[in-house]
Amino acid sequence: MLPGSEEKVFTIMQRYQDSQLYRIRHSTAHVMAQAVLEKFPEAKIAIGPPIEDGFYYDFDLPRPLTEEDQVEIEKRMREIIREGHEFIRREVSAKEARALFKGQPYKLELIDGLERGGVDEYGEKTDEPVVISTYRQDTFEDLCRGPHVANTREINPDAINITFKAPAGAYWRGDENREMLTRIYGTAWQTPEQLAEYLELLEEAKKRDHRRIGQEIGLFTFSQLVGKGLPLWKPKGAVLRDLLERFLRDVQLSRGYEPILTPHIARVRLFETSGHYPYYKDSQYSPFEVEGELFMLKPMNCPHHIQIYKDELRSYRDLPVRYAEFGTVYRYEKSGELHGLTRVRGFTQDDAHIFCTPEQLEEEFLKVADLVEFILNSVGLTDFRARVGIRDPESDKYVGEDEGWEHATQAIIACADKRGLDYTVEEGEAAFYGPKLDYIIRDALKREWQISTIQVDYNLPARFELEYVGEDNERHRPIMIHRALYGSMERFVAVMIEHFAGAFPAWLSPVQVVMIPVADRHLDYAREVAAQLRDAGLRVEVDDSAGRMGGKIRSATTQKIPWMLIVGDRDIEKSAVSVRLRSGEDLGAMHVADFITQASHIVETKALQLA
RNA sequence: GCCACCCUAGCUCAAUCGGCAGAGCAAACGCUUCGUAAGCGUUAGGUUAAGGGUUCAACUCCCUUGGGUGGCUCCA
Repeated sequence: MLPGSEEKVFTIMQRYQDSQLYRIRHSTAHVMAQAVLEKFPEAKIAIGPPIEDGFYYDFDLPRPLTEEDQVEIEKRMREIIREGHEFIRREVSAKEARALFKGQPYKLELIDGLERGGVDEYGEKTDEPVVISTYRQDTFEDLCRGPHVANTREINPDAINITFKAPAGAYWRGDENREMLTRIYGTAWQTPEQLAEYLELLEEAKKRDHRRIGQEIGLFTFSQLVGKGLPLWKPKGAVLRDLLERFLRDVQLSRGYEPILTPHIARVRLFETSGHYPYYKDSQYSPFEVEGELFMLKPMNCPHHIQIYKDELRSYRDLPVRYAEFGTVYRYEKSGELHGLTRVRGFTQDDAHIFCTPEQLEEEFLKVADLVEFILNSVGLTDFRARVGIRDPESDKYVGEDEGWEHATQAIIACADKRGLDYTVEEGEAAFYGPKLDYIIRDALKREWQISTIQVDYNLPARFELEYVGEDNERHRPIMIHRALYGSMERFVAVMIEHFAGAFPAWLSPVQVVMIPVADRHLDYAREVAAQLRDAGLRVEVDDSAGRMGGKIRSATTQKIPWMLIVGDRDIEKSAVSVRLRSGEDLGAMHVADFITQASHIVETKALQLA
């Protein structure tokens, strides 16, 4: 049932695991563990695998780790590496292993697992019979499957770093009910240049952090009094969000969607019927009582939308029905999980639900996929891949009959194939009511963000007993497609900020043009031109502050305003403006009318470039 | 929620060992009127997140609470 793309992911992982870089990182993790144990002989060691971009090792340490400790450990690691120790593998019996790791409770637990079989030293399931092996370099011997480099000399001591990231807490075996260990992250590369490049990328990501840029250009803020995870949109942020919403609203209208509006709360019974309440109780806010009846904040919009569908008897001639709403939902996220605009407690989804017949399913799904790709391309997120999320066969957090799941999964895969999408299939990524197709974009720094989602649902129509009257005059059950393109407006804006580093395409810039007079006597002309631009539909501000021209240019540049129009005597004479872009490019003087034509064209075509 | 760290003016940050809370930007006011990334000056701005404790003395040490950061867990 799984198509070839799963194999593709597997091969990428396999290629990494077979690589020299993987062995270097795995070996550096061992070297780090040795250095840590030398410093803290009473430390307990857990596991230390390579990860994307580096490695980590988890320890149970006698005290919190300081920056100085990290510097010291890193220094010692370089010494160990330079000493040129061989990595020596040996296979041991469970009994020998237990003797070897006496006093290391985490290792002993791992050995138990290995002996029982079926689980490797990282707790991952494996079908192969497990051989217990160890690797030793210098004084340090670790329970490990490998592979490693032959000698520490293969590690470049100037291409490793463990101080770039603060030590972090991590649960033993990823279980929040178990011990909290100290995780030290490290990164290791083959050359110092690669390390420098990686560290620069982290710097760049920091500079693009939407929380920082959002503050700098005045898009949003948070208030202690309002509460954590509840963003407040300032005027410029609200303009940006409104532009995105308006664009999508217009496109949806032209593609047969009908806008609806629903309230933010509902009776708990609604979510008991939908199945949200029992399944996701932990991530919902406590119900509150109103006149003896329990209500709650809505964690999803679908049940509300379904009630509108149910308000009328539907004929097959009415279908598909496509209801769209920018619906605000509230979900309880643990305080430590909150993060800027990307993880919040109240957010607005560009939600829509399509009710269709089984015969219409494929066509409707493909139409949504087309819409998704049109929107992503329009906003400049042109690098994306897709993921088919299916049930985790081990988990019981799903509702409904196998048959519906099977149909839905097959329909999604058929559509993805038909569209020629580059996709992977991943278990456990389904919604609780159905499988889905997610679009994952890659931003300017090649980081991935899950944005759009299309979900096929046989379950909620059954739970709510949805019907339509078919050609045969019999009652039939419609299928629902849930979809969101931006996903959540909050998260989407965050992604846009980081992707464009705050320098949005002109059509999305909260302020598109700033008028900068050379001297105060040019202010009247600046205001006149501003009025003309405003009439032409451009968002323009006049910088009438006390500073000098240079300062105003600097200020507009840091605010990432696309066009600066500098006006002085020379421009007034010719009814012109001198155009400077936020990139610093000087386009020289042009007639006001010409600027309006050019700028309007760039805005209307949603061009990514300003010239 | 858990582990670690942090919170000083609107913003970004100083303040040696526990000994008089300070700067830049922004703001207000004044001077300057200037052609492509910061003109000059003056003023104002603080219960050092809040509360408690130790001390002759707390921004500094301890505790509680709130908020933030990096991770973990979670993310329908």
